[in-house]
Amino acid sequence: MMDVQKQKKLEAAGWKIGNAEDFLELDQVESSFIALKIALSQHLKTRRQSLRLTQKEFAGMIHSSQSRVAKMEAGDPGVSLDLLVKSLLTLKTSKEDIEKILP
Amino acid sequence: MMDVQKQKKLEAAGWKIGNAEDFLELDQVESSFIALKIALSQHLKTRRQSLRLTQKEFAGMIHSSQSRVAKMEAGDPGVSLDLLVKSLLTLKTSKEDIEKILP
DNA sequence: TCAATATATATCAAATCCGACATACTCAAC
DNA sequence: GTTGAGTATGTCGGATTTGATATATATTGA
Repeated sequence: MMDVQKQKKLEAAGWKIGNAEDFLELDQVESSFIALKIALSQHLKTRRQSLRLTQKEFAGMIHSSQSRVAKMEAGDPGVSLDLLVKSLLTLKTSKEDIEKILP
Repeated sequence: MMDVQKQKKLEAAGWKIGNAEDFLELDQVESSFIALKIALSQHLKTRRQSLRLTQKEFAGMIHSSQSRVAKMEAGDPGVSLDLLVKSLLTLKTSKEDIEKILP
């Protein structure tokens, strides 16, 4: 395991083999992930408002509650990406829109 | 609530007001969501293989287990979008790649 | 100012997702 | 056909996320 060819593949993908602590990479993944969720939540709020829906009305559309919608839009860490994406799909956010959102 | 202006906004977004059962829309969201997860899981498998990583090795990189990686790649419904996206970020999947993946 | 409406925040039990483990299946290499 | 590495599948207790509820804090319009 971990032969030279594999090392080269991973290095090509941006990994430093053997000399970088992986928790640093984890932090990188974690912060990218948080940035993604924030971007999606901001777009969600903007889109809901442009449709002139209240949080309560939108909550009904996704069979959730007003408080959870508020948490979504606030970027609350206790909200899953699943719920955010399902919400955007419910508001028929287009693939093109999503591509513009990605940080 | 539900004034004419709001109806027009929702209709512009693809919603039929008052005559479509919302569970039909939910099914649409749900199936789109599943399609998205499947697409991501397939890409994850392809990318891991191209890096010549075993499921066990990759599991170590994301501090998870071989069985969970197998479930991710199999499109198991009990795997969250969060875990899938974090996995792709760990493998440094680019924004451009993600845009190509989106169904 | 003052209601009414909208949004934010806190809490909770139930549902879902997690890593871990055990074990079974697949398939090369020998 | 045996062995061993890689992958798939099932289960489980613990952790996280859920919708719901209550309540506090804006925000809006008369």
